[in-house]
Amino acid sequence: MTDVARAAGVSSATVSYVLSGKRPVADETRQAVEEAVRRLGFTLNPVARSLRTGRSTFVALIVPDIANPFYAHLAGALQDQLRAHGYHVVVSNTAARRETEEDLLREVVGQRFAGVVMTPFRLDRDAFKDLRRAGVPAVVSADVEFSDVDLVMPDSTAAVQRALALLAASGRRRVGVIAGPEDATGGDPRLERIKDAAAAAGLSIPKDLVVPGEHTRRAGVLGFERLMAARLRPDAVMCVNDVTAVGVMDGAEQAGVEIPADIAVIGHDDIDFASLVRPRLTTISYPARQVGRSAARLLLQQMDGRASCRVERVVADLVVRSST
Amino acid sequence: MTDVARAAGVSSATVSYVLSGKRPVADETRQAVEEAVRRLGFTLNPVARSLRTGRSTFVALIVPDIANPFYAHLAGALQDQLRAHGYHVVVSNTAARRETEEDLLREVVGQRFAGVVMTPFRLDRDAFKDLRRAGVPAVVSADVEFSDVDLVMPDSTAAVQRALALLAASGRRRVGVIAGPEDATGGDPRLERIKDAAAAAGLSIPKDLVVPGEHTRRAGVLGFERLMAARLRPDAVMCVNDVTAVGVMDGAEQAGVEIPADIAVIGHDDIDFASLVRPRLTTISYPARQVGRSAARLLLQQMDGRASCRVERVVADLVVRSST
DNA sequence: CTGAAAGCGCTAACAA
DNA sequence: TTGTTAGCGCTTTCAG
Repeated sequence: MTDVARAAGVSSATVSYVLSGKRPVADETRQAVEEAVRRLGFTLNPVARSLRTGRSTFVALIVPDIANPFYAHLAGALQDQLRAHGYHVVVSNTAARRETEEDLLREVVGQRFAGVVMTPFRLDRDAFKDLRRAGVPAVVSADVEFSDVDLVMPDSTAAVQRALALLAASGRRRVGVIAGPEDATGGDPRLERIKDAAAAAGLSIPKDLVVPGEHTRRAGVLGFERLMAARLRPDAVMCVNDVTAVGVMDGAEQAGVEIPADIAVIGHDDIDFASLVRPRLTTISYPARQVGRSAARLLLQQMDGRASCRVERVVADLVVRSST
Repeated sequence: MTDVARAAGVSSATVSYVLSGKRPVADETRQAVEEAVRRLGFTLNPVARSLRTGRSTFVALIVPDIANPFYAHLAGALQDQLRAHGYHVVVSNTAARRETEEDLLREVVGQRFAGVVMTPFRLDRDAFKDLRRAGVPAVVSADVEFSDVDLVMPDSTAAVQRALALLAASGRRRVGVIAGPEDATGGDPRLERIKDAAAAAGLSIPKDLVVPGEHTRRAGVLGFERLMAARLRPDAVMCVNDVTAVGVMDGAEQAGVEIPADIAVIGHDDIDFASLVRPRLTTISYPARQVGRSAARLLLQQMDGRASCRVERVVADLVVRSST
């Protein structure tokens, strides 16, 4: 920048002001500076700027696994939104491991990120305290509330009720659930909603038909095997997400169990997969890109100084296909 | 850091050396510093360090669409590898638009990224010249060579030959291709390999059965419609990747065309989808995570100073399932 | 084994 | 309308 200043015959402050437009500059001077900038191919050094202003342009996105289509779409939408505001998205995977979650969150502070969007699984509810004390904007996308952060969560009560009502109406009686991990933060709200809706629909969910899992395809396969080993087998399965539902389908195929004849399967998220598998998966749609946009909005507001602790709900809805 | 120095009764230089281990420090001094660091909860400011050293810890990953499972897996693997070396991965989508590709590449230089991994589509072959002149390590993942960068590309000649031989052996005669865009940089090597292999297998690929597309699911649907409108319909389709192959399957279903009875379909990449759709997709596997690891290796070598222009090939292989 | 001090490139008072 | 200057927090000579 000193070079540009010299070349244009002005001070470096003036160059800075021309570039930022933060104070009026005489046309003539501006021209000279712009000319010099062009001639020298100068670009601002964002590192120096960050050091000076204390503001970074990097936002962390911390998710269990970016290869899960739900998070990949969320990441895409977040990136689209934030890029338009000059921010960059840094992606990290936790594999849903608590230690990794903690490490990465510490890193957000250590690296002076401008903000963070996270889907925590096993983090303490007040794990964001330090972060917020350090003044780092944060948004959580989860089914569970965490202290001191903005939240994006599904509004899925009605959809789950419709799902269970559908199962009841089609003559199903015993519903199994491939749930989330037992040690997840804040329990398992999706499971609770399912239980409530089942009760309302007059369906039973026996304890031994609720099997915990890691939100993975493999968890779906294993879960299905456990369901088949139950004293009384279920005639329907609700899955914590579509990836596990696909695992359940894998398991059913291996076991020669017919969907939906022998057993109905319902997923959650409506990722691309859902309409591709056969039978097509009935699922509770939870639009990942919209979640990403909401998270971006909340985060941008915080970064702009509105220090709120708000909750934004994204409506989930039942999509009926042929697995029920 | 000054605070820590004061608290420990040493100079800030000593604090720096304790933290970096770049020169021996008396045990007593070290203890005092570490104690002070702990008490004050001090962490190094990476921005200041970057400014001083001129080295950033951010690596850009520039891909058409992170929501495409291939790139999502690539991103996951890249992130895993680079994180172990203290780097962060910044993801950006180009939507395969040339202008966006150029913008993002300029930004890599402007933002002083430590390196870049990119899948370009419409970029000039020498678009990396500026970048390399600026000394930014770069790795391209593509089927095409670009000047002045390391490359990760598929070694798929044998696999494509096997694919076409398989089609010939199962009595197919007229092969259609859903190819890449016509204005892609360096033409369409996948198409060329298919043509060569078809000739070797004694199969014809009429000009009107080669339809260009954008590597998207939609391109698969549209491409299939065009193939069905041809004078003489194909009895097999090779697709530029699995996402388009899924689009072809969508199209076939809508048109009431049976796979594989009426037409065989072969994809490329072997993403998760491939084994999930029905019929299961025969495809040329190209392991995204391995591509990510290779890219990481090449990039790390460059960032360590080995200024090579190397090509690393990842072996692709035919996976035969039920769509052929 | 340790300290003093320069300086990375920028921004934002403050002064003119 | 413009310039001078301090300093963001760190690393790294150079000197002791």
